[in-house]
Amino acid sequence: MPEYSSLEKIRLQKLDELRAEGLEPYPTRAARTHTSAQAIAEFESAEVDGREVRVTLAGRMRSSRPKGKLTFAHIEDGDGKIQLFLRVNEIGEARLEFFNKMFDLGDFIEATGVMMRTKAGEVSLQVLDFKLLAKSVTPLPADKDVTQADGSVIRYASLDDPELRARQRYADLAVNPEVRETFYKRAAIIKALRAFLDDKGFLEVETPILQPLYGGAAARPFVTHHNELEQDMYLRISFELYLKRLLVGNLEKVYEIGRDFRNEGVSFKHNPEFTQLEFYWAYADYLQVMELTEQMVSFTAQHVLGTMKIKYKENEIDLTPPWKRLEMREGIKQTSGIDIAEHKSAEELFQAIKARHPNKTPDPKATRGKLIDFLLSEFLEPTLIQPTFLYNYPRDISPLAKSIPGDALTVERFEGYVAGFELCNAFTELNDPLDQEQRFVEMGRDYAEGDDEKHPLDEDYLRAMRYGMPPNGGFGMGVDRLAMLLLDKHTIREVLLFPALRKEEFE
RNA sequence: GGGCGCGUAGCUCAAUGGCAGAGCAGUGGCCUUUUAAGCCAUUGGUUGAGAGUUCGAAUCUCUCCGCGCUCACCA
Repeated sequence: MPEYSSLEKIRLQKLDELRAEGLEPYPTRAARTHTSAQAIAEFESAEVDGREVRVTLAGRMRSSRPKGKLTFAHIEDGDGKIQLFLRVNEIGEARLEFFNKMFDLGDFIEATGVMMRTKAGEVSLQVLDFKLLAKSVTPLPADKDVTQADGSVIRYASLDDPELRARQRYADLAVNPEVRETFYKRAAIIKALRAFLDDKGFLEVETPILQPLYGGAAARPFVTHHNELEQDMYLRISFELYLKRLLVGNLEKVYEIGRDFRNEGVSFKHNPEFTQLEFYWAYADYLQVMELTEQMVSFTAQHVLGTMKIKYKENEIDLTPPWKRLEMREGIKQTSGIDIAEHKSAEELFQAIKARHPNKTPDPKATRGKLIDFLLSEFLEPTLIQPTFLYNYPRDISPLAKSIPGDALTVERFEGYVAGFELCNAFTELNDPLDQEQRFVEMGRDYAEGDDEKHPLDEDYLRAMRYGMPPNGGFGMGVDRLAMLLLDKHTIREVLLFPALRKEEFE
């Protein structure tokens, strides 16, 4: 049993009083005839010839201004707010007093009446009858904006503790309309991505989330257990290996939008479960994927925001294709002064970095791939504000990508960067089963050396590939990151309804 | 996991070793066209939890819990 606050006790008392009068505080059905926007639109067209517009509205009470024998109140529904106008003339003193006494901010109520316009000009509902639809026992965090004489707005008591907002997203949504807006737009983004890919002939598929082996990315997995099969299962860390099996099965263009799980740290851009988009496209290469990517992202921006020019933090960003293309080696050379091609071993590269940037030294035990990654994130990444495709990556950090013909050390891979962070990752997919097996073995060795985890070898994936996999381009993008970018949100929490938080203890 | 910071009324915040406060909301009252209105009165606290130092702790110390920032991890 919860410990009720004094405010809650008052509301519980009202619940008892309502029931004592034979009124049901949680009736089963509502009888709404119009939304607030519909009622206002209908009134505005009827107003011209003085027709009466009679409606029943339903919504949550957000404000109440009793003024003697009158009460003004606003209710909010899915379309917005609308004012209720209650007067003793229509409903009598007893009913008005009942309304003022028994109804609280946050209650869901229903009101029937005739649309009218107040002296101040606001289209309102002149209430003839009303009833409670659902009593709110816990007061919503009061959210009150007062506009000062100088035009500045003081916001009293809004809900803005980030923990409370995330933990009690229901209250956050109820009180902060801009949060609702964020999630409407997030849904629109995902819809636009689907529409784009469907239109290009991609087939949406669903592959296992519970997997006997995990793969397709380097991340620690969540482990669970299937009782009846008596085996451990993993929550997927990527879709890649399953989607590429489908290419073996002659499906030429497939995509999946779904949840990935990575048992890693949490940060402003990492949540343990996140939404991923991956597609695989037979007979295409990474250059074609690049073009499709810039089309898809700009299409989504245009669709959701009505423009390809967006703002992120202090930057104006133009997503209009074509995006800048920059060879990774060249970009690192320009920003760090180090040409990775001149330092072919980890040792040499480490010395070069140490010589050139003595106060920014990476881990001396890092592999060459990790050192390149260090240079990339330390020097190059922060400069990539306008959309940029970085392309041609070292083979040793890309075990699933295909080498450039004639250059065994470099693979056909690109990452899309916008606003200084990585948005997507794509490559011409490795489809040579023997080469793939070799890479898996190398990868297993890398992990065995230092890290607390080893990557399992996916024999079934290799078997699939041995049947023959068409050459293809593959793509992966964090949808939450895209949402952050398009909606100018600076933490992943702001675009997730229920971000991961530590378990809450209830008394 | 490491470092730094935060946790006070329903919400947002004051009080830095000396009587725990304000605004909003709540409660009671007045008000027939308000714009989350105004006026009068008023309730509300185990200061995240526990221990310690002190004549005295929201304040200083320690442990724990939760969150934030940051680093590490995350091809």
